[in-house]
Formats: sequence, C-alpha cells, structure tokens
Amino acid sequence: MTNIKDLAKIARVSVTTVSRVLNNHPYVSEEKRMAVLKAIKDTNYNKNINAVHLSKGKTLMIGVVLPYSDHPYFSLLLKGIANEALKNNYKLVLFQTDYLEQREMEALEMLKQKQIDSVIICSRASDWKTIEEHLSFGKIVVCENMTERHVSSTYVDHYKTFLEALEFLFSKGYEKIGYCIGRKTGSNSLARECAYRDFMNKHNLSYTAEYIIDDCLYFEDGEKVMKKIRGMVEPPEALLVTSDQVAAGIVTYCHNNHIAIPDELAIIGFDNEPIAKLMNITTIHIPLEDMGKSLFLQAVSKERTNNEVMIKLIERGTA
Amino acid sequence: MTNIKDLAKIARVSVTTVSRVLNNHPYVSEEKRMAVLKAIKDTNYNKNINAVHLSKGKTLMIGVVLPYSDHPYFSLLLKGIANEALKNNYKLVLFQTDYLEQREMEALEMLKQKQIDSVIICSRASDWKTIEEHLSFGKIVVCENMTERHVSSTYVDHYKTFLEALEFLFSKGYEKIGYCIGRKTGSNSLARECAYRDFMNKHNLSYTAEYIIDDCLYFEDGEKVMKKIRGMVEPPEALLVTSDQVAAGIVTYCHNNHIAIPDELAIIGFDNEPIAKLMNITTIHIPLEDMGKSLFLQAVSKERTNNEVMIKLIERGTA
DNA sequence: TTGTATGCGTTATCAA
DNA sequence: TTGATAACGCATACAA
Repeated sequence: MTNIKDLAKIARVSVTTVSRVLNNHPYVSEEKRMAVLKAIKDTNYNKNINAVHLSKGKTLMIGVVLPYSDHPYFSLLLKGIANEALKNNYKLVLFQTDYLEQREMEALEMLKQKQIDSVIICSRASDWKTIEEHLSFGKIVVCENMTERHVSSTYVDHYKTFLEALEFLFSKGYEKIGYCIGRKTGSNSLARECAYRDFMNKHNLSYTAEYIIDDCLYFEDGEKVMKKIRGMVEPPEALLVTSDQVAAGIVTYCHNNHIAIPDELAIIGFDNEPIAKLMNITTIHIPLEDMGKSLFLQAVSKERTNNEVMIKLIERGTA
Repeated sequence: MTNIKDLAKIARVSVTTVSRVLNNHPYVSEEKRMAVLKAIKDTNYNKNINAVHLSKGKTLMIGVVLPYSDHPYFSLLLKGIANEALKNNYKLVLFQTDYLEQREMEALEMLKQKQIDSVIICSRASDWKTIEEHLSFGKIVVCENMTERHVSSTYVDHYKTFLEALEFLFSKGYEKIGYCIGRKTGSNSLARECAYRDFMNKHNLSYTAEYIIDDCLYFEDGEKVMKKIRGMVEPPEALLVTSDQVAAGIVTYCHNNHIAIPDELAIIGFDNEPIAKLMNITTIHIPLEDMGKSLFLQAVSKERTNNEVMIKLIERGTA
C-alpha cells in the first residue's frame, strides 16, 4: 500500500504538494501536478480515509438507530434518510436495535468515539437521560416530539393525530373503539394512549383495557388481533391500527372469515402505504420519506430545529 | 477532548501504561492502574476510534450493498446480516443503491480506502469486472452463484429452483406459464430466464416474450401485472412470481375482480414470507435470514467458501 | 513492570 | 508556489 510519502518521493515533490493535488487545492504548478498524478496512477494509490478522519476530526458518517429495518414504517424512513445522505456525500451506519438498549448504546458509543458525526434515533428504548448524557459528543436528532429538549426533532404530533382519528370514528357513530400498536411504551405510544383516554373521558365512554392491543407490527399480526377480538365478550366495533401492514392483515382475515368491513368492524390504518390504497383501507397519511430527509438534514445542520410534520386522514372504504 | 497523552500526564504515568489499562493488557501495577482509571473517570475520557483504526489498519466495519432496503427480500437478508454482525461486534455501513453503479462504487471505494474491512454485495448492477478490480483491497462476498470466481458466496441455485417450480406447474397441467421478476438483468435473473427457455424447449412449448414481466417488486405491482395480463390476447394460466409481496398483490387483485385462483390463474410466490402463509399462497421457501448470517460470516472469514442454500416448494392454495 | 520512541497516513500551519 | 514540520490519538517494538 503506497502512501502520500511514497508519492512525494516518486514525484520528487513534498508531501504537502501531493496533498494539494489530492484535494484540488490551488498553488501547484501544472508541471508538478502532472508528476504527482502520474505517480498516483503508476502506484494505484488510494487515500487511507482513516488518516483523513483522524486528521480532520470528522467522518462524514451518520448513525441511524431503528428497531426493525424490515418494517415498512422504518424502512421508508430509512429510505428517505439514505437518499438524502447520498446527495450530501454522507454514509450511514445502521443500528438495528430490536429495542435493546445495549444496541442503542453502541450508536452513542460510536458518537463518543467520533466514528460517526451524529446519530438519528428513529425510535428508542433507552431513557432520555441516557441519550442526554451523550449530547456533548455530537448531534443527536430524534423522531418524536421533543420540543423542550436540547435536540433537533422531526415528528408527528401523535396526540393530535389520534384524537382526530378517534373523533372521525365517533362522528360516524362508532363508540366501542380500540387500537393496535407496536408497543405500549415509547413517547409516541404514550401520547396516543393519552389521546385515547382524553377522548374516552370527553365523550363519557368507558375505558376498556383489552381494547388496546400491542405487539402489532407485521401483516401476520392482523390475524392475531382478530383472534383476540373474537374472543372478547364485547368486541370493539372500530380499530385504529398504527400500521397499514397490520390493517391489511386484519382486512384480509375479515375477508376470509366473512366479517363485514366497515359494518361489523371499521378500520383506520396508518402511514398510507401502497397496500392501503390497493386494499381500499382508510388511513392516515404520514410522509415518511420526507421525514427521513428532514431528519438527515437536521443531523448535519448546525442549527437546532423542531419540525412538526403534518398528516392527513385519507378516507377510503374501511371506515 | 482529552486524549491518551493528557491521561498519562494526569495519572503521572506513560502513554504506554495508559494504553495498557485501556486495552486490558497485563503488566501494570494495581496502583498505576487505579490512577489511570481515576484520570479516565475524572476527565470523561473517550478513545478516538479513528486513531485506533489508523493505528491498527482495521475498522471492524462491513459494507452492505443492496438496491432497496424497503423490500422484504433485502430487509430480511439485512436482518440476518445485522444480527450476526452484532454478535461479532461488527458494525454495518449500508449502501442502498437503487441499482446505480455509482453507488455500488462508493462501497468499493470505501473498501479501497480501508474504511470498511469487507463488502457484502446482496445484488448489483455493476459489471463483474469492476468488482473484480477491487478484490485486492479486501474481502468481497456476493449473493449469487460465483463458484468459479475468486470470491465467497452464499446463493440459491435459481436455475434449478425455477426449473423445479416450472415442472411442478407442468405436472399440474399448466402449459401457458409466465413469470414476474424484479429486473431482467442480473445473474440471478439470467439464470431464471435460462431455466425458463430450457423448460419451454424441453416440453416443446412456445416461448412468449410478453409472459416475462419485469419491474415487479412490491405489493402494488401485483395490480400492474394483472392489468397487463388482462390485456393479452392469450394470457398465461400460471405465474411464477419472484416475490411473495407481488404474489399477494396479484391474489388480492384477483379476489377483488373475481378471478378464480388457481383455476383461472395459478400463482407460485417466492421467499415464503408471512404474508404468503396468511394468504395461502404456494411459494418457494428461501431462508433469507440464514443467508444473511452466512454472508456475514464469510465476510469476516479468512477462507473462501461457496455456500449453496437449499430451497423448498411449499404447496398451498394458489397452485 | 514501566517508559521512550516511532509508526500509522493525512491535513494544516507557517516560513521561505 | 513550495516544502518542513507539527499536529491528529493511539498502538507497539524495544529498551530499561
């Protein structure tokens, strides 16, 4: 492996001059530039980027923390981040955590050690406190409502969104409403539960714990949900389903089992994935790719910003 | 940012001693070790990993090249790679290429520059020649049949697989058989086309170009396929669909449009995703997560191996 | 058991 | 326009 020193020797110039032509800096005569370029070609030289990083103190790499890279929600978010990263000549380091705090820590550790310049946390299991302790090591941006914290964020107001969806169902005459969610913890989930409680209180409806079904992530979870519901003495008449995948699974199950939608069960999905359009599922449109783009831009920006993303209820055939 | 030198000064020892306690090397007295540890704590010290990389010439990072991270096939593969990487204390750098050669080059460049130790190419657009030129810079492993090349590989024999599926359909009486695929180029696609031609020849069936439908990746592409087919004068009676997602889209479309499956149209999907089970789709099981694991292990291994993965046809209701 | 000195490959500073 | 030389932060051969 030839290095910059070798090149200097071969081209009969100083390492500085070599570095200059390598980085397109001015102040180098055409003659010497040619000599260096020739040496580069002859030796099949390549920069050792680690040395560059060490010297510059930056890596042009960003960590992306997410629980499941095979879930449409996160893979779309990731797509948005990845596309923007590419445009800006950044590389991504992926941390697929399965919501294990230890794996989230790895990203923060890399930030500490300066192997990545910033971290985008799409979703987390760790305490905020843990995250906060790493704020001094580099930029951290999150995908949840954190307007009072010292971080940038791109987020959906899930409280507002949930309330809107619930009121929509209520206006259609549904009162026994449940919802399906990925997990019960997490700030976004808590916001939704809060909205759910407030809604129930407002309309004097009774809060039914079993109407909240968690662990709903993939298409196949739709079947699970339906089996649970069919085992209930007083099953819900409508469901908010925080992933179109799961909504599609539910709709498919209902089709196969002759459960009429929306008459027997109304469904509102989330994300507005293509599958929702195809299966005519009423859903909440969330611009995930745009959010990814925003997250990336915040990750490389000097400023601290909080970007609330607007959603839209798309009425189709399931509610 | 305090460094190893500062620590040495504070703890009143040499940098070597500091390095020793940092890396748990022997030969350091308890007394000095304590002093160093105290200094580390007091200063909130962190290693600069870039310096470590430069010094060691390794990064414990592996590049993963794939076209679409939001496609179930690749996200499952990625999941398998990611899980194994975690176990082995490796980090992944993701290259989502959209099949742009330029983006694949970025991974190879990083290999050249020693920012990653190896590259896993899940699928590629670049010429093999281009890849080959980078073989000297680090390990490259691929996910296609490359047994005669100088690389490790984990692959499915798509020729054999396709032939098996085609014969299966033939044995059920289908003769007008088409197939849906992501793209027509790529060695895996070519192997399948070859199998298709050979099959057609063997049984004296006429090769119909329009029976090969490409650009089939996602659920929503199922609708596109069906519209194409319905526009044909002599539509196929059976389809091999190289992604369960697309197969599910087709099946859903057929349900909605009262096309009987498998009577009017038989479907065989690929991958055996959960959606295939739920929708009762006959499919070819491919152990994607296991393949991901294998790819990773090959990427970090000294040896060169070629690992053919076995598939299995799972008969359900669509063929 | 400890420390000195050097190498890793670049970039940046400053003098010429 | 050029080049010596000092960072950058760590690991390690070698000497003590």
